[in-house]
Parts: sequence; structure tokens; C-alpha cells
Amino acid sequence: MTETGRRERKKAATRQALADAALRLFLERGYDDVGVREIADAADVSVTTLFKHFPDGKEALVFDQDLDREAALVGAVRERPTDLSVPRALHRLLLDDRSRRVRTDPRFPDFLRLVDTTPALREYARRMWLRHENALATAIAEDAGLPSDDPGCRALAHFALEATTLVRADRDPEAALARIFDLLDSGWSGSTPTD
Amino acid sequence: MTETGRRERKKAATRQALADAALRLFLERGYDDVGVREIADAADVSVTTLFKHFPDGKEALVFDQDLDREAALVGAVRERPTDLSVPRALHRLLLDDRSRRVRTDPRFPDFLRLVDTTPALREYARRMWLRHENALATAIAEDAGLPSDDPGCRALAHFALEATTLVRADRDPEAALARIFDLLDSGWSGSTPTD
DNA sequence: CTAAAAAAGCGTAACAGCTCAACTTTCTAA
DNA sequence: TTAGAAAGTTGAGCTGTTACGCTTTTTTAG
Repeated sequence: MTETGRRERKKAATRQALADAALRLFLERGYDDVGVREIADAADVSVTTLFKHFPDGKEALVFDQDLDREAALVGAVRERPTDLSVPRALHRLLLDDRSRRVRTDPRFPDFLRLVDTTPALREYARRMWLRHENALATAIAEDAGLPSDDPGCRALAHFALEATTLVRADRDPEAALARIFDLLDSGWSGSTPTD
Repeated sequence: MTETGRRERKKAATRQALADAALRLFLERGYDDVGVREIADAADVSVTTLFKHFPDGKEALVFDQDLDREAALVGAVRERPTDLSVPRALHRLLLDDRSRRVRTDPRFPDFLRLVDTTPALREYARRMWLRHENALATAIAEDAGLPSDDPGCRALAHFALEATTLVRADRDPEAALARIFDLLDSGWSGSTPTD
């Protein structure tokens, strides 16, 4: 699975160098005050190469992770305990995920601050996060025995995902998140035929 | 109120010429294939002037209207009949608004198609629309007797506004919109202490 | 009526992010 | 060993957007 030729190692190294340089410079001087040329320079690489590694553009340099998040979301719906509603299962997942990350990655707070204070990055993060909307909606629909394109399921998926970004502005984000998921839970069980 | 000096008339004319040229060209050849220089040319105006009229950039050329939408939203909450919940009042407003626009503006369908098929424009429309989130949230909070920064109210406002953009992808958008507002209504009355 | 303030517009030059085309190096595998 | 894929390089160039300094038109005051 993990092909470990010299080639791929070098490629990964370059990519990492770029992401590291970018994050460091962004944290030092702010996202908007660091040009793409400078990042390439710092990683000792040409601008063209930078964009070969990050075709989504400058913003993508900051988000060098995020695999299997989608699997986690879908799993939270499918394998939830029987006494837990879909919205509550998602709520729990988000909480666990967040605390795990805080424990795992030492510079996670810095990273969060950077994203929160940079509109371009907030937007990008949201877009990436919402990519999972379809997969999540499908899982929910399947679970509820509804057609896979049911607008209610899509809406629930969408709102659940948006909740995290909605809450960022708030002081006491955890309380706000709980409030939002109360709303979603109550709406979901109230407007969906109990199977 | 409407100061009608020669100055302002000319200014408005130029602005209109720009917006018209832009919409025409975009519809003819697609948003991404029309440069800003070309639009300025078509309106017989310099690029600098174009950006003086539309400081928000290329996307703003397409959205030359939208005043008092916010007032309508806030009004729908404040002056709703007593037997209508907040979500239902908003739902009704959105429906009325849409049908009014279709009746009023002959090229509204073209406009919609353009926005729907152009990611940059979809994003921009969403941003503009969500600008009203705060005002709406405040109105809702006031109505419900909750603190003006209550996260539940903010969430309801946000979700209600997002509903319109969520529904765009769907076939039968009206049905989808109804479904979503059912969810919101049921969630709102279920998770909010009845005053 | 006229001078001056205010505002619209102009053209050039520049910078940002990003892409393209053509070429060189490095590694893989037949 | 050699052909070819993939990584990287260079350099030019496109697009949206802004700053700067200048001219012209309109408004307002004296």
C-alpha cells in the first residue's frame, strides 16, 4: 500500500517542507503578508513546483491533513448505539474529535487562531469540511430509510457540519454547539417519521 | 431624499452601463471567459473607474440591487401574525419574495442560471445574503425574549438564510424548502421555552 | 460670475495569485 | 541499459485589483 521508493519519499519531503515553511511564516507575520514566492523560496523550490504540490492554491498549504474524517462521520451515524439519535451521535463525534486533536497536536491552538483570524482560510476550511456533506447525507438517509437525495437529510448533514464553523465566533463554543444540536435533534425527531 | 443633480445622474448611468455590459457579456460567454478590462471597454470606461463603482470586485457587477432585504427579514419576524411561528413566517417571506421577483424581472431566470453555474458567484451571493444573519438573529432573540447573542437564535437565523442556497441544487426546490423549514420549525418550537 | 473645493474619470505601472510551455534531471522498470 | 514517467526548473504571461498622479466636470461659496 505505502509505496516507499526514494522518489515518493522525496516528494513527500518537499511537500512537507512547503507546508512547514508556510505555516511558520504565516504564524510569524500573518497570512496576507506572506507571498507565495517567498514560501517557495523558503522551501528552496520554484513557485511552479509549489503549485504542483498544492493545486488548490495558497490556502491549501495550511491544511496538510484531513483524511478519514469522512469515514468517521459516516461511521458515527451507522454504528451509533441504538439509544442515540443521529444528531446526538454527530454532536458527540465532534466533541471527541476536537478534544483528541487538542491532546495530540501541540500547535493545534496556534493553527486554530490562524484560521479563525484569516477570512480566506476560514472560507477554505468550510469548503473542505462541507465536502463531506453528500457522504454524510447519504448515510443519514440510509439509516432513516429515506431516499438518498432526501432534502431533509441533506439539510441535517449540512447544518451539522456548519455548526462547527458557526460556533467559532462565539465565546463558550461548547455551550453554543450543544444548543445548536439540541435544536437539530428536536427538529429531526419532530419532523421525521419514527421508523 | 433622491438628490437628482446632474452629477448623480451621470454616476448612476455609468454604474448601470457597467452592470448591464457585464451581465450581457457573462450570459453570452460565461463568467470566467469575460475579463474585467473587456467589461470596462464595453461600458466605455477605464478599469479604474469600474473598480470605483464596484469596490467589491468582479462578482459585485452581477448583484446590482438588494436593498431593504434586511428590513423585510426583520419585519417578517416582528410583524408576523400571532399564530405563525418564526420559522414559518420566514418560510412564507422567502416564497413570496421569490415569486415576486420572477414576476417583476423578465431576465431573472437567466440571472439565476448564471449564478447557479458559477462557483465564484454562488459564493458571493451566499456571503451577501448571510450579511443579514446578525440583524435577523437579533430580531429573533428579541421576539423570543432571549439575550441578543443567544447561539440558538443565531443558528436559526443562519440556517434559515442558508436554506435558500441549499435548495438550489435540488430538483423541486419548493418542496425541499418546505421540508427544511419543517425541520427548523419543529426544532425551534421543541428546543425553545414557549414564552 | 468666478474661484476653489469636490468628485468622477483616466492611464500607467505594479503586485498578487496562478498557469503554461519547453526543457532538464532523476528515478523506475522492461 | 535504455526508454519513459514523474519531479523539478525557468521564465514569460494572464487576471483581478490597487496606488499614484493627472485632467475634466460639476457643485458650491464668496
